[in-house]
Amino acid sequence: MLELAVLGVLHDSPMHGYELRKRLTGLLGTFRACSFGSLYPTLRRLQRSGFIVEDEAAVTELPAGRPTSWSRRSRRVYRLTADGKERFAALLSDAGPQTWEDHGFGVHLAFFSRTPAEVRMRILEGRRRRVEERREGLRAALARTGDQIDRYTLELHRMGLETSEREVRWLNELIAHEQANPPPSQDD
Amino acid sequence: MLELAVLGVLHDSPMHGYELRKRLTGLLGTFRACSFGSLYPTLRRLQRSGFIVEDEAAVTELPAGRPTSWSRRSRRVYRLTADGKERFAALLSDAGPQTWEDHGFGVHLAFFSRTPAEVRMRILEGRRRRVEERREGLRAALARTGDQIDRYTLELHRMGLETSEREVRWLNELIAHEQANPPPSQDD
DNA sequence: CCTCACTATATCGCGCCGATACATCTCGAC
DNA sequence: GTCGAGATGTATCGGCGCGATATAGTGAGG
Repeated sequence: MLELAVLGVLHDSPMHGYELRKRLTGLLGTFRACSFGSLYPTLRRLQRSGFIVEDEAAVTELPAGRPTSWSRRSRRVYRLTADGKERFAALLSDAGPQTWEDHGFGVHLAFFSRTPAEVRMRILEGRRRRVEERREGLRAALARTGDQIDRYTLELHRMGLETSEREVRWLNELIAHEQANPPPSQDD
Repeated sequence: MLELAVLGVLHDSPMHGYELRKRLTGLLGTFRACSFGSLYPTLRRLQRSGFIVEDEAAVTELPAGRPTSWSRRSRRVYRLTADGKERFAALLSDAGPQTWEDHGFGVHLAFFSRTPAEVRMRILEGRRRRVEERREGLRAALARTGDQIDRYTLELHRMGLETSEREVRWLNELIAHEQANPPPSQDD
């Protein structure tokens, strides 16, 4: 998942780790910062696989307003390779179980405008199925226990149920919009 | 987090891993099964720490309707020790950053009726702060980008914002209810 | 009889996180 | 002017939880 996100952000412009992390943090509205402890290892992995390369040139190209010191490299700027772009496209269309989860779905949605229309449908429908399962599970739990359950669990289940219901409606709207719009082939 | 959940479920009655997992799955409405790959290592860890012990007696006490074979042990039944109960209480009141996250909050809420009232408040308020941060982040993102942002990200942000707002309201009700009810000391 | 699904335990590799460390640069306070 | 706080920037380590996988006994139905 992080791999997809990194490739996606790096697809737009070369960048160094620290900056990448800031972009990643805002992505999807996670607001929760992706940790360096996962980012740096991921970058190394991507580099070993040849999906990104360290861009020597970009290091010295500073904001151009800082001519003093600072050219002393301490930043590693990464750039996507051709293989990397291919990999990004492959990951975009690789919709597995992870994709239906909260996090995975959010990441995929962030790059949805670059995702083929038919894959978009697979993802939206998969997510809907996932949320519906959760909704049904909560309905069953609420029906089963009646009122002998403790107050807090009950509250939590009800909140979860409402949230699931709202998300299903939201997904239905997105899916309807997808169906109503440009044919399955080329798009934007 | 899993440690807390396991101790909590085991607190009620001794149980073997497989059964434990089923209970854990329903807990909080996660609906998502906790994997064996984390459950069994957790059990071993708890055992090494002396928080649970393997209950020899319970193995032969089968559903009592299966007298044929079956007494051949293949189930490991675990039981909480005194240390384990202590540990459970300690973890219940140990409200850190993890507690404000979706998953951690859900687990804590599942055992809320066994949580001291003042800790309950700390947890609810911490969660509220967390969700408010997310809400503000999304509001800022929506205000900042106006309409130049891509449709899907916009949709996701709006959905996230609504969800955050609803959860904050829900938390406010819970907190108000806490304040209105039995004094900070002993409770149920 | 054989297969399928369920019960039951266990391990391995890996992704991601939190904590931590360690430099350098910037800017405001004193 | 200088000194410390906070931002910038890279990196590693231990540990948790997950998915995949292996193994094997049991019960029901074809």
